[in-house]
Amino acid sequence: MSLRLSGTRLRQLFQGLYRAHGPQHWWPGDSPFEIMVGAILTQNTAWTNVERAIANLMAVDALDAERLLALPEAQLARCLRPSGYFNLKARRLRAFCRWYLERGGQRRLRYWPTARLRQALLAVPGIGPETADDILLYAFGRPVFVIDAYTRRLFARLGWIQGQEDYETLRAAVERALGADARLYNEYHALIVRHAKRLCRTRPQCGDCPLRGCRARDLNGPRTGRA
DNA sequence: TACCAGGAGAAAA
DNA sequence: TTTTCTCATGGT
Repeated sequence: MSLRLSGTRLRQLFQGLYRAHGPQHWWPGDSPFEIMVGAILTQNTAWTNVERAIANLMAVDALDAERLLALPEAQLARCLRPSGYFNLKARRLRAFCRWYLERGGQRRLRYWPTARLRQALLAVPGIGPETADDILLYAFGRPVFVIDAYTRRLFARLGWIQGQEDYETLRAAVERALGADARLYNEYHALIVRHAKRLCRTRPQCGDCPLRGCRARDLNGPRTGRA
């Protein structure tokens, strides 16, 4: 089945989500570095657990690349415990901080072209395509559309994709259909997550789902493909 | 008790 | 190349 991701369909969906949920003001975080940390910590983890881990980092004044890297790995892991996979995420965060500092942090990286920055992020151990795109979009303001599990399920339920397509195929198709628009991508991804987490959990029957044919209650069902 | 959450990477088939 | 397994806490 070919992809049915036209600009018209995608924009209609966005408008429906925006009418239902309003502006989301994403990403939750006070600085680009906090956004990057959150993007790594939220891998396969509920955001409420990530918030606890970030609060622990704040409590030891480690929400900064140099100070975070200065923490012993065992102490860092203890801070990250609420977010799950804490040993793994401690290693990933440290690897990311080393990469970030070696390249001059936000001060220098902000001038890197998007393609180069994306390729470099993907070379950091523990940063896959979704995490890299979260960072590019929300910490660097680059026009990169994030394909997460919710997005994949929603598009599959709408019959626009099968759900098994690889990440790059979907990202390229959405970006081609919508055109490069970081503000739109920012709000779009946030609205999809909001829709899946709030509407579908609090109203499992989804009787008033604003999206025609969405069957959004299924958004929290089994995964339809690799995220 | 069992399942799931804003993934990624290594190991096995 | 594709599929399966591992990492782990907290909420429902």
